[in-house]
Amino acid sequence: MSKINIDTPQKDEISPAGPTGAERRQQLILVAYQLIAEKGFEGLRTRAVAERVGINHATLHYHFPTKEDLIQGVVDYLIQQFSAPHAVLHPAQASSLELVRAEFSQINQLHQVPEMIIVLDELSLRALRDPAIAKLLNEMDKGWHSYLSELLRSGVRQGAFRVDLDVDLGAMVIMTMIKGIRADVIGKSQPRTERISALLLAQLECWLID
Amino acid sequence: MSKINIDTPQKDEISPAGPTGAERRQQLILVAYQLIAEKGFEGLRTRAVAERVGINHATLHYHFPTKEDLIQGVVDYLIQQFSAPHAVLHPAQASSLELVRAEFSQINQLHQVPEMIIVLDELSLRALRDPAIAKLLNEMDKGWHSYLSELLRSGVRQGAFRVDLDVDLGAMVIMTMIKGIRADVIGKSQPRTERISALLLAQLECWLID
Amino acid sequence: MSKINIDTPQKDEISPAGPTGAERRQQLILVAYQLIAEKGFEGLRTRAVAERVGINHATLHYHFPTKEDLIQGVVDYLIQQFSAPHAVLHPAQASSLELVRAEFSQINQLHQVPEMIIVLDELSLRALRDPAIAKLLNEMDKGWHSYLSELLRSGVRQGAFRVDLDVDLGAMVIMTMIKGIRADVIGKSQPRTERISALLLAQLECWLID
Amino acid sequence: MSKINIDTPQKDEISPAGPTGAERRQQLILVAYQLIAEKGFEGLRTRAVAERVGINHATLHYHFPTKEDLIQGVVDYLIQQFSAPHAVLHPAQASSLELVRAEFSQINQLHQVPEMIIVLDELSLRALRDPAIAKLLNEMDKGWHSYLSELLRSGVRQGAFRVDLDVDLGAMVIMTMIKGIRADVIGKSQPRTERISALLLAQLECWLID
DNA sequence: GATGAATGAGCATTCATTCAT
DNA sequence: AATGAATGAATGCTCATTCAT
Repeated sequence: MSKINIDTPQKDEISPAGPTGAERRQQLILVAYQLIAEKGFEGLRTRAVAERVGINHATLHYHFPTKEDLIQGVVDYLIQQFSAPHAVLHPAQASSLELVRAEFSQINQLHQVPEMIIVLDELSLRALRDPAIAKLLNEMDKGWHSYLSELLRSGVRQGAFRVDLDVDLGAMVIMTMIKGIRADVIGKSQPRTERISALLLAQLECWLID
Repeated sequence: MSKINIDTPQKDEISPAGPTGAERRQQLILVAYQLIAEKGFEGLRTRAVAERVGINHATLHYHFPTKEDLIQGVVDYLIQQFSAPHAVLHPAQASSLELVRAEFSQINQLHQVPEMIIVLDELSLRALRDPAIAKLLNEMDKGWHSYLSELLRSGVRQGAFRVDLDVDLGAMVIMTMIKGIRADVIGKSQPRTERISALLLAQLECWLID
Repeated sequence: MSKINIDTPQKDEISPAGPTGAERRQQLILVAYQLIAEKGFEGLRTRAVAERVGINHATLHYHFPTKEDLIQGVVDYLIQQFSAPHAVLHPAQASSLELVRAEFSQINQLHQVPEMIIVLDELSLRALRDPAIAKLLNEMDKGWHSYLSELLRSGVRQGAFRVDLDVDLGAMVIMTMIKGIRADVIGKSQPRTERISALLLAQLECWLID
Repeated sequence: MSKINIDTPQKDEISPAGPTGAERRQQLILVAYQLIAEKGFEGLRTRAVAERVGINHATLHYHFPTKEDLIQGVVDYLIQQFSAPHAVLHPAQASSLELVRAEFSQINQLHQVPEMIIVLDELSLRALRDPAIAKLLNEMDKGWHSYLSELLRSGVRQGAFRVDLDVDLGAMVIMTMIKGIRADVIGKSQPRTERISALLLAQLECWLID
């Protein structure tokens, strides 16, 4: 008890009454995120979000003036989630080939937490009608492509891949493969996914190397 | 009483006299299909469907008692659309390899009419919450898988593919590849799609043959 | 087959295709009557009437231009039903006291066919808002009152009842008693109704005689 | 901070500031009650209730999620109204005979406010199709019967009524009489009702005493 | 920050009625 | 007489948003 807690709940000790504004916002975003995964954008209700968080639905509009604002928060959160993995393994700490393989193995994690794919799919459809979301998803894809092509380029420099490798095309193919696998993750068994994933990776490596 | 031809088609040319019941139903399904592609299930309004067809929205409920019934009509239509291509080229009329390549080339057609992919994506998300749709999509996938594995098996018999080919895995990989390509068709240039498509096909053929 | 049928279906032989207009009208009235008893005026649907009769709902409007017309037919039918019993026993054929007792015993028949009471109750409530129905029900009550007061008057003449009997009041009291019993017929046991009925009749006779 | 009285009642007199939630609920129930009396359940519209109260019809659904909930409120209110009179005169404060007579005299009050009977009649018809309402009305009748039979029993003990009185049958007969009178209250003159009522009461008393 | 009450625009659905055939 | 198709006016209900407290 005497030990001072340096965690984020520090503020909670000053005002134990409730979470701070930023925390409440994050709480609402997380619940909205889950609800979108459960019911889709079609079934997302601001009232349901507020209720699950335990506040009045009018209060939600204090934190997020409009439903769109809340959705924007979810989008930001999702993009951050998708960008995170690439920050874990730095090119310096692993070989290019290992990093390519890591791309494919990430999908196995999605088997446990499929919400991410579901919400991303929902978002992809939204992007067709909402240019703002289209732009964000495009940037996300561009970032991913940059990362991958840089990875391949570095692999070429290291001699891991063949010298005449088209890194741009390679990055695109990797992305296409993973998107294809993602499209078949939900509702299917993990071994099945891994078999397909392994075969695609094998074909890719074959093409990367010679 | 005299031998005058009073067939209905004759009338149709002179005075349209309104479509038949089945025609109106098809009309409504097509408009609903387009509207889903435009606005998503989220934005599908029976009033909008009726308006675009040019009838009172109450009349729509004469043909389709509930919105779900209309959606079911759209689902049936879509499934029929997706099943049609495989009926065109029969295994007897083309080599196994050509048929595999045909699978990939079909995607280029989707560039012109992307509605099919959009509605299919919408449906895939719906399937997460609607078991009836999930079942239909699953059956569609199963049919596709059967067709492909049979194709590969026949190719093995013909000596086009290597003898120890895992036709089940092969079919799954083809499907995953195409799903991946599909996921990137909308909003992207056709040449880009073709480059990726060609590369994946090349890798696949490499694996199929030796 | 050679024997000519002189029954009402005579017409049916000429046009065996279906019932005559009057028959169809009567058919529709009977079904509407049953449906009102089942679902109330609130739940009466012209479509349901037509469907149960086995014709298209548009055809119903050929026989009864509006729903109100159909209801009017039901009202007429009900009034006729309620007026019928009094025509069976003629004053000449039975003593006044027997005829009074007959009034009470009619209720037992309603236990078997409670539709009549239900529809009458529905109609009574309708009468509050529909002057036309109010007028008809009023006339029905007036006819009943006339019949009863004439009955009592005749009983006084015959020496069956006391000379200073207020026949007008007597008729009203009989009607009130029977309406009270009617109000408790539905859903209750017949013996229970008979006990109450017998007691009220006994009290009435006591008052009629001395 | 100074000792200024800022109680809400003060404000209510100056600026009504809108009714409390419970008040608004009661307001809606009363208006619905009146509207049912005017137009019947058949003609009850949530929009009309809201409009007469002076609120948006969506607000009505804030207080009563469904129309059924509102109707339930009306039913509760009506039952409470019908149960109230018996709580006024306690057996200890009046003789048994006076209490029996009080039952009959209550009807005269209904002449001024016939809504109660109308809504009760509407409810009785609803009870035929709605078991929940049937149950409530049955309980109401049972309570009434209990009260009356206890009343008669007490009268027998006091020597006011004859010793061999069937209190159960007596209670049923009183109820039947009053239901009969009720059935004829609406649209008829009060003197007329009183004449019938007095005669029935006289016959009843005659039976109760010897 | 939070809440109860209110609002307007909209939604799928119902239903009596009409009309050309 | 009968029917399929169509229509307009409702009807109960939903939901994001607003606002005074």
